Amino acid sequence: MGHDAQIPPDTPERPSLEGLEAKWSARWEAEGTYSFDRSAPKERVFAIDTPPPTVSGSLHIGHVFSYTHTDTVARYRRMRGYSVFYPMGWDDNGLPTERRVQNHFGVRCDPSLASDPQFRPPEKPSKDPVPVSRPDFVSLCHRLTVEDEGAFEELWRNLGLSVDWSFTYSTISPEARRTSQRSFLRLLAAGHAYSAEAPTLWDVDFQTAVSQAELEDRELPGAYHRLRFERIGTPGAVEIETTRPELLPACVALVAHPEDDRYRPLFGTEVVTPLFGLRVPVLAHPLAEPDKGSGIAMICTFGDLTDVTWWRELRLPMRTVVGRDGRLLPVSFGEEGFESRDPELARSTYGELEGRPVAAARRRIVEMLASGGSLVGEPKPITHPVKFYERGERPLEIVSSRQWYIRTLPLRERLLEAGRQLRWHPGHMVHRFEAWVEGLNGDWNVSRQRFFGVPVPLWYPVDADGSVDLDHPMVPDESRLPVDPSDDVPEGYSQDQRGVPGGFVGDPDVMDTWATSSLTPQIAGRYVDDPGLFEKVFPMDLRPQSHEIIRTWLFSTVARSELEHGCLPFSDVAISGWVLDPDRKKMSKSKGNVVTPMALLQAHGTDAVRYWAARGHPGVDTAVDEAQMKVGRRLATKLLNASRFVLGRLDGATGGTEAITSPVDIAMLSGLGKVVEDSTAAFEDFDYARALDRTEAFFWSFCDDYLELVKARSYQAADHPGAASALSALALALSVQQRLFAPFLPFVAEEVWSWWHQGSVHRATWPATGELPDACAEQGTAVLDVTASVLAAIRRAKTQAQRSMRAPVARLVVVDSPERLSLLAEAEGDLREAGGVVELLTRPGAEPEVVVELADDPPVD
RNA sequence: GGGCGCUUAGCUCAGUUGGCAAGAGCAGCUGGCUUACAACCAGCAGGUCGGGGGUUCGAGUCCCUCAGCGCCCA
Repeated sequence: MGHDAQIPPDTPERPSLEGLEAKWSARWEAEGTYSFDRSAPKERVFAIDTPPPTVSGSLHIGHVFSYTHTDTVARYRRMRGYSVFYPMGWDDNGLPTERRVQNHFGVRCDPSLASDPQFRPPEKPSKDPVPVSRPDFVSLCHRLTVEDEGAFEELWRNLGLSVDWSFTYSTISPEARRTSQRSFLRLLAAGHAYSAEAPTLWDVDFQTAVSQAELEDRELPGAYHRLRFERIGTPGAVEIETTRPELLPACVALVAHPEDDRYRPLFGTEVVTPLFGLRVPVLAHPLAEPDKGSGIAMICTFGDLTDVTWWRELRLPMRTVVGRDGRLLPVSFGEEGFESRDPELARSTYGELEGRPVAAARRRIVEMLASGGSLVGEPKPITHPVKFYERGERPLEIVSSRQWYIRTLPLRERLLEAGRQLRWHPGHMVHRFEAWVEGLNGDWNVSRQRFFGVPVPLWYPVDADGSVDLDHPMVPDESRLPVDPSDDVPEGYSQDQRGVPGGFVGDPDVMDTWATSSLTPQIAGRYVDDPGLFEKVFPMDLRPQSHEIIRTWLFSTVARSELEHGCLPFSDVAISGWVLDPDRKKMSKSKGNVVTPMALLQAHGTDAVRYWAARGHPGVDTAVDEAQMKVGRRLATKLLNASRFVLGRLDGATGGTEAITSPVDIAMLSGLGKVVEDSTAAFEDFDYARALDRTEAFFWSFCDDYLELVKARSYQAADHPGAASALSALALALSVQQRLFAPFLPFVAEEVWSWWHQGSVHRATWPATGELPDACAEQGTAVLDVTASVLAAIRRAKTQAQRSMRAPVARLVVVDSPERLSLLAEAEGDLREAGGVVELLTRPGAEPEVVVELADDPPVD
């Protein structure tokens, strides 16, 4: 690669870790050390689909952890000669940003308002949010994301991530909007996207639809209420149990299991809902659970997802009572759809409920049921899982609404196959993907009734009678993208036709955040704007991400790539674990145990924090551990000092591998060769932690044993063959180890490399066993193993005698097998020097033994 | 309810296809200023590898089972 050129060593007197971050960050930026070379042939490109962090979220140590993992791999690949495409992205589109803007400025978006050119946000956010128009709100979102992105970039630069900052993207940028809208329009044209009026998961606070992927179950207290339904045409009653009695006015049927003998005679008959007097049928469906409650349930439109299934499969009518704000809607009992046997009672009862939030309506209706005698016994308290939007605060409702969908359900088999073709690190994470795909129960709802996002790029004609024709959307030409249908006008129309009969209306919705971030390979690779670049980087090589977004980001990226390109978007997925707080608890804002990274980076140094992060194996949750950071800092210091020592011994050029003749030197390099092989294999498998472990273990024994053994020899005259061998071996071993550490400790590795090389260590060639003397392979490490064990015995004796390591050994007797003694003989000179051995006796024997006789104490003066 | 993972020294963790009389670092204890490093070095001590059963000449490593913890899905 031509970046390894050696120069005469120049080591500082007192090397230090202080200031290395600032010094080298600036140098790397100035010299374009990490710039992506797009002229490289495709097969030499290594492309990373970097996770764009949510910039409105907080910076926390988890970012440092997982991004360090990716960075070590990126650095390794670069040293292997790949042109590494490592962009950074910001996920700034979507609800989290809206929320942050609302709180930060004290505003709320009111899309009915017109834009105010004089608008300025309040100086200080007040308790009552100021309503602002959609354009003004969106512009505040843009303004704040720019600030937030600056803070993130600052952190990443402090971390020494080797990204090429010239490829930074954001998910709300014009380029991202163009990419996202073009992809949507192409899916629409191909029939993979459609709109439909259907039951929709709805967050009543955010007033938007959400998708299955954004759901989570939360355990909540509730109660089974046993309600009595009178039968029609025959005396008697049926008792059902429900946790949502307030939905009684929305009841459309009762349902029991077809095999349930208790209810089989009732199938096909009718019952009457208490209080409201609605006639509803008793039906059979296998999803009814005989063991649950009384074994017969009421079906409402809609209490939960099972209601939706029943409603669809049993072709039931819709009785909507819950509105999009989570309150009970006005309903006229006695009229069509709500025919009642007792309209007076129904109306007066419902009058008590109308306008109330569901929770309040529930309390009220229970009172009325009890006094009306329809509540059997007392409600039985239970705890049960309730569906929430993952960012929401109240249980989701299911409302009927018109939404845009991407057809993912028919893709199930292809996605499962894609999951099998992906290489997962660690492998067992594939199960999460499969469980998710197998559990899909509907197409992907991609429209959101929000403001800061990529607009759905469509308009609809308005008929002469003023009604909107949703079935014939008008699409923009791709050359116009990105468009905002609430500002822009469809082709052939003028602005004054907006909203008038014979004119048009824009689709008011934006797309789901994931509908855009599922296109990160296309956005980062500039699919739309720079097809030549995209051709070079796509499909990408690595998708690093955390496990909680397998069902969202990973799933959706694979699905979009399958639909758009018919291939995998990347070949390998590396799943990082979570960072736990120092007590091994999951970090969360609500617990207040979130650790922020800046203070740790400043206290311990970047290399030290990276060391801690890199020790976390792929997919394994890891606790914040400052003790490990201190170890990392010591390691960095050690590398500084060992480098200074070795380079201080070299004056002028060292010999090549042919000068390395001493068996001790060859044995050391043989061990290093094994480390190079292991470390390389580990990195090829994305196991950076194993690579670090091997390198670090070798380095400490290199310092403690090998350096001590050859120290004296290295001080001999340079033309002495023993000295020449030692110096050449030291130089080679140092070079290899500095490069092995470079992905983990980029700052100190660069510093020590710069003392004797032109060019960056991060552009140097990754070490290979071919650099080592040929003799390494056949000789092995045995000479050094035996010698180091005898040296350890000498040290033990000195320590036990409480003597200095310099204390001379008057006589050393080594009893061992003839084979081992002959290995020891190869290193005798080094051993004598390192141990201060005056007389060395060896004797073959079956029981190995080392006898150390120390010289007398020096006279005390 | 189904699935996945974890459980190895006081703490944090390595132990890749079964061969180990079980390793590292930290913390602890005892020593040592040794011309790279006292921001250092040397040494010591510490574990019936979660419990039980099985396969095998041999199991931390494979199989079964139980328990605890965590996560995913329903």
